[in-house]
Amino acid sequence: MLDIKLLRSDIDAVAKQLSRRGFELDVAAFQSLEDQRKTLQMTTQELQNERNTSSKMIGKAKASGEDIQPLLDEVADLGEKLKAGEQQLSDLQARIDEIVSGIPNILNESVPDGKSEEDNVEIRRWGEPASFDFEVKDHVDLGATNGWMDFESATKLTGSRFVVMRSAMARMHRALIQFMLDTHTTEHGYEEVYVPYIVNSDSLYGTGQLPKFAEDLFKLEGEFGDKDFYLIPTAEVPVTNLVRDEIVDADKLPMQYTAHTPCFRSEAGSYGRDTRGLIRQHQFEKVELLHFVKPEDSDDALERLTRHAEIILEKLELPYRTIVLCAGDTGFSSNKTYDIEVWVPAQETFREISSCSNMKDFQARRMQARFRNPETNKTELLHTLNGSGLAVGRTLVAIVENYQQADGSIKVPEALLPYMGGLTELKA
RNA sequence: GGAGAAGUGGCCGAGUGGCCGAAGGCGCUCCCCUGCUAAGGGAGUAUCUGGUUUAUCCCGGAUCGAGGGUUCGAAUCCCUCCUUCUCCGCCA
Repeated sequence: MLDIKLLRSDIDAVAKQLSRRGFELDVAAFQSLEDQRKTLQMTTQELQNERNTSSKMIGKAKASGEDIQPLLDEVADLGEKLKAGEQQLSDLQARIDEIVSGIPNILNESVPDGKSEEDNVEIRRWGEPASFDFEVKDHVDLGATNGWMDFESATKLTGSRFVVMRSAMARMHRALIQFMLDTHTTEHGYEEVYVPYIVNSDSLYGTGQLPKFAEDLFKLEGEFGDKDFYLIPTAEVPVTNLVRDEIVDADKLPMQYTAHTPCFRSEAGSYGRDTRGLIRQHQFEKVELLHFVKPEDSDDALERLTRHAEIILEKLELPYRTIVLCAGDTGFSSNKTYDIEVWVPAQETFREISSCSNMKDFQARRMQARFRNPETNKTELLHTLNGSGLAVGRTLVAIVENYQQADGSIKVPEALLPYMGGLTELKA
């Protein structure tokens, strides 16, 4: 959520900024609602003030034994007027909130112009795609060996876009998770957290999945008190919400968290896309990286976080490139996003394996996630960042395809050897 | 799942209809005293938000787990929900 004060004071500049995204802000509508709000709020608060002072006088009069009836008569119709005013005001506030919460984040100056993913800009590349002296197979064909990746069984158990993994493949999948978590905790200074995979709607609102992106989520049926429950689409939701409604000590900053969770996405609207294999699943594992930092540190933090994700690929010796998303392709809550794309030999292309974003104070404002600035002794909003470090299923795809051998067996990357119990290759 | 108790500021804890955004204590910040340490004295110390300035100051509003209700007036009374604790049951 943007700062409503910014919208009040400098809406034209905001509108101009947002037009880079292709987002059209209805300035006139906002301003007319704001004008109404201002007058209505002032008159309502005046009425509240009147009621409060009258009530105090009644209290005093009663204490000193005076007749309070004249005072009561005075405020007789105040209650109704006040109630009506408060109702109108809260309706108006709700309409303004709806508009404001539908406005995407301001973009970083360094974000390139552009409309779609075509306009994203590659900023660096690492590694050389291996050349094969045999015809490469994709991970689905390779995964069919020994039933390593069993999509048919998953379809029977559940439906499309799920997978069953067996034996050495299941182990390598698990090894990847351990390897990523260990690297981030021991080499990059992250604290590991374990979090719920089911969250309430407040948490999803805090990170911005709700109200706009409900169709991407799996919602649980049943009665759970007065809140709706959802499966998490990413660890970003539970981990970022750790600081919701908190005022953290400045000396605890920056905070760096990593968490492994399954992620559940309904993938509504992506029918027909990536239907083959492991690329786009309803359930997948991800190791997530999160930073909570002071405002002045967030630009640097994004660079560091992105590097932490890249290093995983370098250790696994998987070629990748890093791109910065253009204005039109940058996500709703993000100020700036880097995507890391790994080389996928069978498709002869780079595929997204991590997305690292600086949300600035956009999520923090919604969540009231703050810290106390020791210099001013005032509370300020944190800046939040997150990125995948990495998506485990897609990393597995990259390993299977990049490390394939002529006979269909798969070499184990050196970095994973300590986690594979002596296994050096997945034998066909 | 059953029975009971409780949810108040950074923490502990008082407050059962008005003078309560809230006693007292701890913690923290600043000042004074002090050879060092320890102790002592004084002042300050919740959040969100409107108006005005837009750095303060000032004048308002809201918030005592959440949401409703009663009342001129609710931390306090009523209802619903959530959470925590104790006991019993069940259980990985």
